[in-house]
Amino acid sequence: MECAMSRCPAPLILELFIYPQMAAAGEGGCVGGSRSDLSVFITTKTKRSPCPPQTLDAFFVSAPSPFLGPRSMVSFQDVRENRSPKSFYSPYDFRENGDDEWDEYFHQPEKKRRLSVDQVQFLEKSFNLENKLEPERKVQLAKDLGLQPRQIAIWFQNRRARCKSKQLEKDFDALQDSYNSLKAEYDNLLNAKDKLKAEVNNLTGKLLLKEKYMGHAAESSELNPLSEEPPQKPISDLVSEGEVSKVSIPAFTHEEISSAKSGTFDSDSPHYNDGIHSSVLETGVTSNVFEPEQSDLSQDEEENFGNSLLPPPHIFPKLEDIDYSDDSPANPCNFGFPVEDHAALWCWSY
DNA sequence: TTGTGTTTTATTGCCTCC
DNA sequence: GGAGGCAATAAAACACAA
Repeated sequence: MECAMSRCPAPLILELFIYPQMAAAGEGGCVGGSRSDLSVFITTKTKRSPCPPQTLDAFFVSAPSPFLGPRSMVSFQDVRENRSPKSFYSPYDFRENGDDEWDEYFHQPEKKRRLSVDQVQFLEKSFNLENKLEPERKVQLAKDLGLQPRQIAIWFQNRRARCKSKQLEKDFDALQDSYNSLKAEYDNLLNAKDKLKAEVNNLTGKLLLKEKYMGHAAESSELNPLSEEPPQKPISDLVSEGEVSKVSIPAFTHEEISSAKSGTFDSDSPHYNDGIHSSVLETGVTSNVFEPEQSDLSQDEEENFGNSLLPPPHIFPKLEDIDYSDDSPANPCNFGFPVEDHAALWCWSY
């Protein structure tokens, strides 16, 4: 381990040896340990002396010895018990005591020494009052605690750094909590949105089926004027009256769907013998609505198809993509498709 | 006892303010 | 240009498990 004083360039050491009495002449033997203080005694042009400040500070405080490194710390206990440290004395005193002491003090390993619990408590109290350190306060604290003013300054600096990082941790935690709650809220809204979207799609599918069904019913009644089927409400009315979900939906066989694929319904189908479907479902669409007898759909497609009664998603445009500025704006159910192309909706592109 | 992680003390370089 | 603050970092001191 390097000796504290050995870090000082020789000329500086010599200068320090010349001026120690000036340092001792400071008020109460303590003129503070700031870097500016050094400039009073040391003719150095650099802002920071290459000599460790703790070594230099030692000259400004009435410590037993400026050369003791860690020994220069006066215990807080000593201060409280009014055991005043010995007044400053120069390196020459060591010379007088012989080379052994000289060597001992100059080659003393420089060790950090933690402040005592009392010292730290005292500093904490002071820090809580004011976390910035004015020069006068620094000197006073140094006196009270028997430390170098620079040590006080360093302690406050490190304490401010700790305080700041703790505050950052707190802020981070608060932000994280805030983020988590917002995310949970967002997820809930997303779920609600998905449910609503599914509901809209479901109703849309029912509407289209109903429209298809009614179209064929009208065709049948034209062919069969004796039909006594009462006139149907327009779908738009059903929509506005909220009755869509109550609309009777015909169940189509897969063959019918297949024929729809090709653009024609088989009016000879047994389900259409009188223009009205023989098996009408009331509300709700079950998975057997499109019960295929022989499916050419993949299993997944069948499941999706059967469960939702909806054409595959790529058939229906997304609601937000629908262009209502169509030629027939009165009919919001065509979703931007030309009316004559409705049949094409059923042209699954498998 | 030793290795390892954390805390504390201290240094260094840069920056801002006066 | 000096004083002092701050961030980054080094290194000693300390705590603790294996």
